[in-house]
Amino acid sequence: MKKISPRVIERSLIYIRTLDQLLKEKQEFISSKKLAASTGLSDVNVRKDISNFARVGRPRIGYDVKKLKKLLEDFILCSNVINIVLFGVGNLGTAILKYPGFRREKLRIVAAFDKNRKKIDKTINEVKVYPVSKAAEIVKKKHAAIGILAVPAVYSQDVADLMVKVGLKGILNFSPVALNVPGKVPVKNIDFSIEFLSLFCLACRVK
Amino acid sequence: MKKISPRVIERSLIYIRTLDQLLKEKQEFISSKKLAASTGLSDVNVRKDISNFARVGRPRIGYDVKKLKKLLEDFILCSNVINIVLFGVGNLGTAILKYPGFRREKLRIVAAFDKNRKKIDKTINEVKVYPVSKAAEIVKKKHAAIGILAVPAVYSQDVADLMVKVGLKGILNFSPVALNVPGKVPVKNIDFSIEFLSLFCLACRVK
DNA sequence: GCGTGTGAAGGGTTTCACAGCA
DNA sequence: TGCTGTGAAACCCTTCACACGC
Repeated sequence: MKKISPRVIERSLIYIRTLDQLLKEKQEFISSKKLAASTGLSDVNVRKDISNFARVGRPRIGYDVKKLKKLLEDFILCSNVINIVLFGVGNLGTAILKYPGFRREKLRIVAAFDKNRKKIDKTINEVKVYPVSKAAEIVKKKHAAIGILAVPAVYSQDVADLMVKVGLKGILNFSPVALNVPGKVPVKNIDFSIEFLSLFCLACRVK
Repeated sequence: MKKISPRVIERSLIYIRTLDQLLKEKQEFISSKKLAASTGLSDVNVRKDISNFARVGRPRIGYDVKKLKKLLEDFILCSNVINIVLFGVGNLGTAILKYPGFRREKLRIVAAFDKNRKKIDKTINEVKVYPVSKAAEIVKKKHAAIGILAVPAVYSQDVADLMVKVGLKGILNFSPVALNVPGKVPVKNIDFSIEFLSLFCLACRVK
């Protein structure tokens, strides 16, 4: 079996999102060109990506939306449901708990942790907040795979250590700090500050 | 003058962040190896990136933290302050307004817009909320360059159109929808759903 | 020896050009 | 003609290997 690069994975997820949308609009077929346009990529790029998985396009017609979606999902999303836990129920954490964009059938936040006693035992958007000391137990019980790190920067390394220790397999890091974790645990960093700055640099260079 | 690739820009911003931290810790010098470790990159990569701008490292000593920071900032951050406006003061928008990670000296959210009358004229973290109809006026008056899009998905294309129309030069898009905007306006997408899924795929493949 | 700077090599990704098919 | 699929080329980026300076 072919190995698939992270970039192809990320783009495929965007395709899936767009295909979802098309399905809702009852569109049956889509060309690589149109799919490309709705994702900001080139049409050849789209075709190359898809050809990683199979040959399913039909000349003159394009791709069967439903089939293509299933194909991509089968290849990319190994599991049915991804269980997620959240560390840090501050502004950002709360916003994430309430984020409406999750594909509920695939992504489920199953627990949240905070050290502030006032927040513990609260329930936000059906997710219960536990004390951090219960992390090991809950992660195991709920079969959580991924952790969101949304605690203040000073604590983020400590919490990251804990996340690795309790067996989480990936970390989505929202704190503006580079984490030091074992190489086998992938980390995705989202630092709003850096996103803005790099966007601005791009904007400058376009002018 | 050399052209600088987006990746180098993004990494340089991470270097700047780390250098900031080092400055606070009163460290005067740093080697490429240590800088690399704190950012998860290879030391050669760091040296190559820096050599894009100038030759400032000193054998056996490393880089002067203060000088390097200034060098990078001068090359990368063309302007002193980036003025930002926010569209959509929901959970996510509010969390962004309160996000503590911004480098206040560089990034400033100068106004927020919402269509909900209850939110208008409120002030969150010193940022005032205006009705969307005032966007053109305020963007011009406050010299905003970048817009954050944090409205519900159904409105995001409309608001994106508006953002382009009022002259914003870049969009940070938090809605899980691909935006259709002129090529000269760069867009950065942050779709939490896709971040999780791709992280999970990475985590699966590591095992 | 330690650490920077850099040409060359290697690897990966995107684009080009075109074959094939309806 | 319109669209997919794909080898080849071009491009970009990272890593290697090593010269040089302290």
